[in-house]
Amino acid sequence: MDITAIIDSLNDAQRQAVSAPARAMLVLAGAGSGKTRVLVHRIAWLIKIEHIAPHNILAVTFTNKAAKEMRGRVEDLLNISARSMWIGTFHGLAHRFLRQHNEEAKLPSTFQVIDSDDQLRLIKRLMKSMQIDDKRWPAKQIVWFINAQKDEGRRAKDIPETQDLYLKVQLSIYRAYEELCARSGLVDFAELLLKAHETLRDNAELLAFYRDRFKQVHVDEFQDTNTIQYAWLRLLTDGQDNLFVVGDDDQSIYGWRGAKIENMFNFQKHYPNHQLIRLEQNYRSTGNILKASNALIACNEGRMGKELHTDSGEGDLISLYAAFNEQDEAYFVVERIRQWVAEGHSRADVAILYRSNAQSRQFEEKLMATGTPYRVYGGLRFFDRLEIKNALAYLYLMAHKDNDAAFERIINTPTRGVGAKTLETIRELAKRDNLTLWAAMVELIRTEHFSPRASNALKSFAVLINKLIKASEGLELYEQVKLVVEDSGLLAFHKKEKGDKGEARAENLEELVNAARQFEYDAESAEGASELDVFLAHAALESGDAQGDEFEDCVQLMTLHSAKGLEFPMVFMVGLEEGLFPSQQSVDDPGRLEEERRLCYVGMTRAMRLLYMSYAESRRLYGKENYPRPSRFLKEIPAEQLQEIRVRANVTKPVATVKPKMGTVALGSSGRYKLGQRVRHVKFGEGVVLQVDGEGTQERVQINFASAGMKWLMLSYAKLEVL
DNA sequence: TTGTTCCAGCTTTTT
DNA sequence: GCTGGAACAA
Repeated sequence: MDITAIIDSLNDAQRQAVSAPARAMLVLAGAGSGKTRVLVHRIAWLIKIEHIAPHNILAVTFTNKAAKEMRGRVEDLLNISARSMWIGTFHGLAHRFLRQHNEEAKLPSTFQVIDSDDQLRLIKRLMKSMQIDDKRWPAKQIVWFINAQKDEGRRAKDIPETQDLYLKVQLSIYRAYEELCARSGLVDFAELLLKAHETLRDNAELLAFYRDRFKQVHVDEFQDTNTIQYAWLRLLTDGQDNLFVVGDDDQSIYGWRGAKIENMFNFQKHYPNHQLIRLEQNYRSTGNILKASNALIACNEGRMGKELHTDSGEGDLISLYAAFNEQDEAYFVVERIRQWVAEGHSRADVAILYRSNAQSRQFEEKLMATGTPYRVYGGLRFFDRLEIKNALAYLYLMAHKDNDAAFERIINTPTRGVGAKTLETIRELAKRDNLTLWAAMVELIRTEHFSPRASNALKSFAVLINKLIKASEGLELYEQVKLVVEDSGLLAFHKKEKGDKGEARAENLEELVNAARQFEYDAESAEGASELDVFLAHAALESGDAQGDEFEDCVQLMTLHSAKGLEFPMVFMVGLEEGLFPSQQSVDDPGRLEEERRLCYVGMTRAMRLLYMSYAESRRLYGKENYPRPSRFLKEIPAEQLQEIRVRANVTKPVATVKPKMGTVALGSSGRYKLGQRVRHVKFGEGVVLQVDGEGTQERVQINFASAGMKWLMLSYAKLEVL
């Protein structure tokens, strides 16, 4: 292969990054500027031009999807197998590393990865046994605390003792949780990273080996790394200047879960020989969309600085729609989509983006009513589903009878007459004699501790598990799964649940058998773990893409967060209202407000050709009617890039006649009454301005009065007092 | 063991 | 105002 295939298709900045002699590199890659492309081509360059062996290359991403895509694209470009290359998520790679070096990491070879759901259950149980009131210390907050500590690289012993009762209790649970996990060989997500870091740090030989092995380390979405992830990267590359990172400070939207945007600044300090390259040419959006996005993000302070530009034309203006209420907003959006589809476009090219999941319902209802296929992203993933977790728990327990979490999950699922009392007795004995729950149960059966009824229930459970173990010997993985699903009674149990729910669950169980059949066991990278174990770890680490009709032409609904990295010809950003977006919890904190602004920037830059933004003048939220002001972000977009769309609203039945108007955000001509303005009327009392219409003496306002309800008033007659 | 009722909580999400 | 979980009664 010659050099041209690798760099010909690139622009100057991209080419510079790909072929740079420098090993420490910070690529500031704007939205739609070909970020993944640079990474893929850089790796290809190293392999083909600099003759670095694939297995000397490490590339880290955040999601399995991104990892898969990168591997695929490298393979396509070079027409080689990239199997020996370490490409994966931080968690996936840490897991692989710990499997391989479980002794150095002081982990049992059978250690198991638990997901956040298991973690929460575990902590709830632990707190109960410690007799800590979960009203005062909600388990969720404890989990949050522990994970936040781990993300910062702190063990319980690293946190100084305090007098603060609140911290004290949290700390004591953290300590107990660490012990429990160590004893039962459980590793949560944050632990994977922390443990991998510690093992590498405290093991000179291991560290030297990997530092030598990875000639070049690449990181995607660098702005999303947290403290421990960056620390791990530094261990591998410090002093060697071989860290190549790609990121965009303007798209950092995960600060709330520990991502440190500062890592981008720290990188510049820690790798003084680095080269900085900006990718500012955008290949996605039209000029107007970019101008608007640039102006919006410019309102943030402390940016690394970057301005996107494009060669494609100006394109359409951004359309702004002021909806009467959330119903009207949904109606407008769905009507627009129908027009779009009627013009022969595809539904899959349209995305509706919202700030919070709860907003999806309005749109779903309207889409459903018009028979428009749609797909909602987010929500429960395949391996997170209750019935799937139940089935997996059977498999866990069969393979590892000491797995207490699995035991608890299925001891009475399907119900077999083991009540809370019985379980409590088992727990007590287990705790007293330091036994696993399984062993405690066996002991209690043996000593005939229980009433015949409870005893029989337990016996039938023990027999079932043992029978399943026997029967699954020598079977293929998918046959084992099939056996468990059917013979555990789970399938029958879920099938008889009423409604569609039961049916869906039964289907999912069958799908699990399918997933097992399609699962590819790679004995080489399994580091000695059995196929079942690898499958179970896979289920924890890779929650499975949201299921759905991938092949049907569907409108896409998702949160702004999950839209990152995607692009659509037509985008609707909805609910641009103060208190919703930016969210109420963010408005008082400048840092968090900036993150909201970045989120808005992410949303806008998803749009290729058409961008619609909308807000509702009235919105029902938590059962109360709200009259929010339009989002401040709308005011930060230059008026020249906006066109307002007003549907002549007849409250009962909006008719879609469009009257574009340049550069205004729904203000009356006098400018005296803003939407959401509180006013007082002599007769009707207090109310809120919802709409302003007409000009001069004809100017009238629609007001929602607290006591008198909705009224249209002529301004020249009504005596209104601005509050 | 199951069904009912009451009550808090209510951004964003990956692994 | 809706939902999920926990507490309680049958």
